[in-house]
Amino acid sequence: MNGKEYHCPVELVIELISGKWKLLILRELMSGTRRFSQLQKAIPGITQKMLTKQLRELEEAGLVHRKVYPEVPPRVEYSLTELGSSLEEIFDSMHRWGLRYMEYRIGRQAPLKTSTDLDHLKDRS
Amino acid sequence: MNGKEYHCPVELVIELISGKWKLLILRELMSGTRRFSQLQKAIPGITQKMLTKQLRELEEAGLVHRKVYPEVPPRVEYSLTELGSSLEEIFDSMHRWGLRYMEYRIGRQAPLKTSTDLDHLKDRS
DNA sequence: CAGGATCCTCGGAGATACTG
DNA sequence: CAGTATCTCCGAGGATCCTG
Repeated sequence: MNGKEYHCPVELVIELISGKWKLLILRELMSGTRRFSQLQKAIPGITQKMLTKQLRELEEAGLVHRKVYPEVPPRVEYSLTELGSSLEEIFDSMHRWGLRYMEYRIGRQAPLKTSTDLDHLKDRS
Repeated sequence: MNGKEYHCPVELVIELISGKWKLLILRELMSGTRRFSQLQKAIPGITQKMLTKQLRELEEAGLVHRKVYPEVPPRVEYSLTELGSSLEEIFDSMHRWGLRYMEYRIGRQAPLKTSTDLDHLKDRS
């Protein structure tokens, strides 16, 4: 994310959001502010290390805001920045395309295993 | 690309286009049909192996069409399928977002190294 | 010309243990 | 609770050589 040279804005966008868990994290945060532990529960399979790392990258990218409450025990809340929220537009367009793609391919041959459990990304207006 | 389970269409789209060279290949093909060697020249730094591999994946994904001419010496032409062409819509939306993102960040602090030499992705039509 | 076949490197990502 | 700190593994990607 640092010191790299991007060929074009499209490549930049892909780098920003294509970490293995980033989409899931962003999706979760699009529903509202979440604590670290809430994210961990909401995203089965992710490790603490990975959640931390991906969140740091999203924060550095300016997509996610991190608020630390100086308490004991510690409390940290994550939320989307304006920039982060503005990604929905892209996600919508990708979501629409992806659905058309799946239909198209299923109509032919490709046995795409899909579980569209995250479809409500667009089912909310 | 095979045997994987996708959480949602958005993730699927990202997997389809996030190979290291896929964007560059797709961009090149959006300008028209290209031979293997033409692609290689148009994309500095890519190796034969990588070009072959990424093309095969794009072909398997149904985004790129591969036409072999039974001649000597061999000639193979690559072009976008309908599905491949339909990606432009997404690219446009990503391109717009990426530009806004860059402006926004440059206005603050982040020293993003960018060379928008591929900006004509949207400067067409 | 358009690849195929091999070997190798390097970093993303998992597992596990520890801490303010 | 919300993280670091290590160790390890695996596979994308690179380099190189070979061929119908």
